[in-house]
Amino acid sequence: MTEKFVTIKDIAQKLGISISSVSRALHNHPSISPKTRNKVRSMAKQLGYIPSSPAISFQRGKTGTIGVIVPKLSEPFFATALSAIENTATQRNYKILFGQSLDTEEKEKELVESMLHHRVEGLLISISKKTMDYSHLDALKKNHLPVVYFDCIPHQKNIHYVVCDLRNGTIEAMNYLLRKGHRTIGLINGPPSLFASMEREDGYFRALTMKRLKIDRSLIVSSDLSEAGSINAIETLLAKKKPPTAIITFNDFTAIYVINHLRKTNKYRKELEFVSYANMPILKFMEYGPSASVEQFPYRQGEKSAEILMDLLQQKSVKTSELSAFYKVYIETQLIEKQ
Amino acid sequence: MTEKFVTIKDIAQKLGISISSVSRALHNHPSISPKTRNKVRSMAKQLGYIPSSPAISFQRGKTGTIGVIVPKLSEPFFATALSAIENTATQRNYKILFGQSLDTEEKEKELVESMLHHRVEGLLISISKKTMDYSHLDALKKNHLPVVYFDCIPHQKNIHYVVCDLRNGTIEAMNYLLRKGHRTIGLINGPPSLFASMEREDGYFRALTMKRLKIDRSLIVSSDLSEAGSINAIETLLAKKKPPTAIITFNDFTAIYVINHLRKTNKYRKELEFVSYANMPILKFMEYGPSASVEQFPYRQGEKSAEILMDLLQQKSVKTSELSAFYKVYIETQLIEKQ
DNA sequence: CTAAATTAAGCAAACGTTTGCGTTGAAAAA
DNA sequence: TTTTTCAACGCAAACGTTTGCTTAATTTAG
Repeated sequence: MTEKFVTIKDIAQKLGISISSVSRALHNHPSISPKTRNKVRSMAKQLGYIPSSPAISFQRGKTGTIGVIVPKLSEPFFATALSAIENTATQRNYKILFGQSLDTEEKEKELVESMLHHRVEGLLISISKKTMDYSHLDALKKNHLPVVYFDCIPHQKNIHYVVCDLRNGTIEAMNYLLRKGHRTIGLINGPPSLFASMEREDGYFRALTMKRLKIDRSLIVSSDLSEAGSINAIETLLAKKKPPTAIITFNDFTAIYVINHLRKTNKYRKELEFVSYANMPILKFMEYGPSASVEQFPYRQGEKSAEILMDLLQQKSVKTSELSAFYKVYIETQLIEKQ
Repeated sequence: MTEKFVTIKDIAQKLGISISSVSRALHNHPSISPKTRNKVRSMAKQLGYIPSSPAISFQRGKTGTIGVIVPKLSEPFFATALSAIENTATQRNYKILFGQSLDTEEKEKELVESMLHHRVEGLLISISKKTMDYSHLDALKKNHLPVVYFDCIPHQKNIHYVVCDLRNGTIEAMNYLLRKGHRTIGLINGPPSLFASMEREDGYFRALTMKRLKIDRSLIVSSDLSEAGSINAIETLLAKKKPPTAIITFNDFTAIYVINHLRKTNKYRKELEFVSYANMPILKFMEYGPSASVEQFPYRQGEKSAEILMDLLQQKSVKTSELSAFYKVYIETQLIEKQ
């Protein structure tokens, strides 16, 4: 019936010494004699003492936890990123309080608030695609809570963030296709509101501009990233008088949806080449898939954001306080060609 | 410079009332007049008051958090399960403290200890494949902490757990192959120490026994689940004088590794049929893959374990205390055939 | 008009730990 | 011997909140 947890008070009582001595003994404080220290330690073990983090957090005003908010953990990108974050944070003795916004602004707000309640010392957020109102994020600034955004970042100045350099990644993808002789390249992009879509589009234009090729805006179509939406997009592209000979798709799944659709409707041609983003490990085992994919290194992104947050936390405790600058990290992508 | 958080004490001072009145006002306690309640509420809003969960947790002895420990979040199964757990827990106003053991016993022990420190009210664990010593898990019992194991469960009596009914799933898979006329069926299993391996083997035997077919133990080979290990396994099977005409593999990736290898070495034959486990969504887009896969419903597993834990927490607070029984839930699998 | 009941609020303890400062006794210095 | 130092430990406050009990003021009953 160990219904209640053992406290240092219990230890002190058993040993007939003060609780402060117990506390100090457990922390190897110099002003405690080795003899009592050992007595305390063995008694603590014997009674099964487990320090109470809530009490310690409360008394020291530090919880030793950071919050992580992502849209959906079932997306492999976020799973891998969170995995990296947990590894990094654990190394520095921070614990992770985790929540997913399910891509809704409402849940995101609730989560932010809840994290604030829990007094996380810092926050790592990949914001919901539907978040338009940033008031809950501003609240974080008011409370001087270090926040690092990653992957999906708000459209704001003066924030720390880690993102993939999708613009360069797209340029790389374009150059790959251009090198292979393609001159009419389609882009099945995501929802226009997404930062990630804008970056892709930007890279797309830049690549063409750099090669002094002319730009046909109708070669860019937007998909909601569902299977049906992707099929719509490809049909639009192929219905053009001069259809593309190569297509860049928003992610691996889009490419696969599209290719599968073409094969089922007998419109598949080997010459139509695809390049996508994400580079899922299984890709290299697929007979009909994109011929290259832009690796975004989700692990590195998670790791880097966590490291930055750890830095900020340290700075804060060292009281360098006044914001030196804002971290704006672009993780370089890598175009992975099949085989 | 809101360097410090606003407390109810600050509100009380500003309003010239006692902190207890502020506390009660914020909780709609009946013995506070509507007038002061409103004054308190608006002052709280004005000052940007954010209740301190650490303080509340400390004072009430309840943290409102549950711990979740999984081997590796980058495995899609666990990512989906954790996603479900978070959804379920959030609905009941519990927060998630998350950690991964990376399949090492040492980290698992550290995590359990850390969760204990943090006074999580309950724990959801999928144990590391390398965990042999259960002393840290026994410690949880001593502290009367409700624990629900899922997927990877320790070999112990008197625990709550949720697992996939892999035995029946395997029987289903076997029947599928037997119906299609196969009589020599191989099984590329995982490490023998795994509960999941034992269940598969058991189902394999049962299916044959039920049909009164004779058993050839050499048709079962074990793989470490790496690509190389899987290739080894298939070579062993195919080197037999009477090689199998169908093979069940531990998971989708094993099947894909193997099929890929056969194709590259020109040993691939269409007649050699594969059935695997996990049913990754991308499977249905693969030209060369298993013809069926055992869906394990990771979301349901996570959800169910979380629900059980919530039940246990409620029981505990209602003081039904004395363990009524142990939850032993088997989630039924479903054989998903391609197309 | 007094006594009892009710309303609205305040006081203070408790939760477990840390930590600055004070106290004691003994050893070292004078 | 007296004073000083120092080692070893205790006291008590503080962290933010909740809550049982008390108190004061007001209303109602008798």
